Amino acid sequence: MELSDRKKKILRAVVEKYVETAEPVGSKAIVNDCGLSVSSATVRNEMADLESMGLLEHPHTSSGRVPTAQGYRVYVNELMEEHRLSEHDTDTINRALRNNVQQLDKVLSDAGRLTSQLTNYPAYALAVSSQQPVINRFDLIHVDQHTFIIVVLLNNNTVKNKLVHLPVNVAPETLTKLSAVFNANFTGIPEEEMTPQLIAASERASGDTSGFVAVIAGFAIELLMTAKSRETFMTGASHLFEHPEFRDVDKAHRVLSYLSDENGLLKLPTPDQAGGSRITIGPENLAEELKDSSVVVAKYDAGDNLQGIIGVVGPTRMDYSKVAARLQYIANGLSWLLAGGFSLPGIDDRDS
Amino acid sequence: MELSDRKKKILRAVVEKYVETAEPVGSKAIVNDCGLSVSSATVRNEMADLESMGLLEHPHTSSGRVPTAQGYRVYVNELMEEHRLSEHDTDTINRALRNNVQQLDKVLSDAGRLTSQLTNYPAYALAVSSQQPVINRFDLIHVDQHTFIIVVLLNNNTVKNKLVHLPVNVAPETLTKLSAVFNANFTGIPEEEMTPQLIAASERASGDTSGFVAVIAGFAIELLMTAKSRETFMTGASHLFEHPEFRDVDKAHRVLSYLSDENGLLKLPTPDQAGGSRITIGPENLAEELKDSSVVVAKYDAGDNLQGIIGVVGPTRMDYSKVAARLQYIANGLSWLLAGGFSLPGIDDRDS
DNA sequence: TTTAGCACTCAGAGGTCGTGAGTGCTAAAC
DNA sequence: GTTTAGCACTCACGACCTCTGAGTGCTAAA
Repeated sequence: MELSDRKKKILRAVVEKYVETAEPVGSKAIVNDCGLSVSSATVRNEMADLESMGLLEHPHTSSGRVPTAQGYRVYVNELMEEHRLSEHDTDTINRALRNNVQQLDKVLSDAGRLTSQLTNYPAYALAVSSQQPVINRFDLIHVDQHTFIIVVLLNNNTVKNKLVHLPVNVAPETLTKLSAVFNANFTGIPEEEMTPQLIAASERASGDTSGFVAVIAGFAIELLMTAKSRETFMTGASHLFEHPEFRDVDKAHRVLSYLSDENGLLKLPTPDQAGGSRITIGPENLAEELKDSSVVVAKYDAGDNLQGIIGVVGPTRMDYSKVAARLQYIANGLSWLLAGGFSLPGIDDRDS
Repeated sequence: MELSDRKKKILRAVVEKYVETAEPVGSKAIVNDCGLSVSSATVRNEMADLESMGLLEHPHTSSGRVPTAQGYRVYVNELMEEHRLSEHDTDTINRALRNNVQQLDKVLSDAGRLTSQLTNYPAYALAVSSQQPVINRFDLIHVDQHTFIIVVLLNNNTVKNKLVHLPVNVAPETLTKLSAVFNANFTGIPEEEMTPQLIAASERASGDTSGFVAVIAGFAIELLMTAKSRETFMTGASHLFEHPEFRDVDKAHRVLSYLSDENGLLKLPTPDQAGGSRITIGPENLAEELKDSSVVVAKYDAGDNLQGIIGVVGPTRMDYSKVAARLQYIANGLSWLLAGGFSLPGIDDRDS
């Protein structure tokens, strides 16, 4: 099914006009706007054709046309022009990213916030490890008689810590011994293998009778369990209401509840390769709750088996070109920040 | 202005019925419900009195009564019975808290999620340090040739870390020297005093020419800056829609935007003493956006100058008693978890 | 193949009307 | 003085109608 040039032009005009105004587009508006030198009647005929092809539809007999999901799909695949980011946009993004000297989860939630601000849609961000999380290394830092810090380096290059107070005395030598035992017994193994037996054996090995081993092992297990379930962030929910399709409270509620639920977020679309973005329109979404919303996602690469996704959710009437471009730029920036990671000056010095 | 017993009974009945049904309450309903042995006409007279006192109001002439903000206030101050938590509730809370072996920010966001689930309102959680944040201690952990971990202990007993890759070689001795310099020069001082001069001096002192000092100092500064601006979490936004007063999209939008903004959250009410809860009804709220919503907050104490607040936001028509009780229980649990902090088994063994 | 012309359709705004829950008031009863 | 029965009154809400105008589909001529 090949579209004539004129049909393409008209479909494109309908999509773009509708994205802009949120009102069904009539034949006259098309003629005025996109400088076709034909009459509205001709456009009407063409639109009727496009409708029978399933690319446009009528809310009711006497109103203008609106793109169908399939219409948007054709637009996205064939008609859409690549959006060039304005200097202002790239500046904002670069500045926001550069200021980020934080821990991974903070970086992620900040990236979500940034995305949401820049697109005016709710944004989500998540990190996905492609391999089973294990601990690479333990360090125990002595603080005072009753206090020490557990520092754990995971194989996905994130670091977790916990400050521990205990009612019993904590000697530096004890910590040295404990950390040796943990580095010997608890590194490189998944959470399931941290059995009570292993813990008991480690208690014997370190001569611990005060529950140190139990505390540290407990932290390790908890950590690996939550690392498995991935971290997700959702921000900018209230942006949903800026779009007329979400004036319907029930619809807004459905989508928001879905987005508020971590399990929902994890099921959202994922693009295949880093740097690319993926657009999922209306019923293409697997989730029932998103059947009349669209999702745009981009993937970033944080090196060392750690990848992540940032995405936005909005009405099908969305400026796909602009959103995808911004998302990609942010994702690339994140890849650069996290993977290269040489967090010295000048993220904006690279050529973009 | 002292209320007669009967008036109290009627006001209380109106509030409780209205909280339950969300519909204006008529005189007949009161008679049926709260077992007063008087006629509806008498109740009507009493209600007219209560209205002239400003405790009840009429949406329109021919509808039942609804409590005013002042009416709720009287109810909360004088008439409300203390809500006893069910065993199921306390169990849920204990279980959720006990499983928490995480870092502070994670604990907080989890507490918010829990609160929101248990109350069916959007919840917020924030940590407030009553003193200026400074760093108590630096540790640098050598990982490999190009990698080390910065671990920083703040005076509010939170620990922050960052994994650093650098293109230059990192010797363990260098890190030892650096950590000595940082512990000497950068501990106990606020962010403003970490001047370029100090950084330059530290570079000379440690003989650093590869930018290590700059990286670590950058992390320290960034850390203190964000510690100053406090951490805030908001969860459960979508619960708003479960309440009929937020069927109005614009109203929901206003409140949600307000809650999505960190600066807004920081301005929400705070209770004075830990363990207590505070209820702010409708126009008592300073924020224009919350003039017809209510806020219930509870404070918890994490020892060592660190305090925090959890709260929920909902319509003025709220089961204050239940919400306040749950919030307090969660806050107490958090205090226990964070302050005592001996995270050994059995948070639920204490008597509650 | 395109276009002018025209009848047709239908959402949405605005108006009218009936219904019923709940009131305020009055006058009688306690 | 307080309570109650009775009754007229009010007004939101839903059902129903009408008018309007934008935009269509179709037909017949260019």
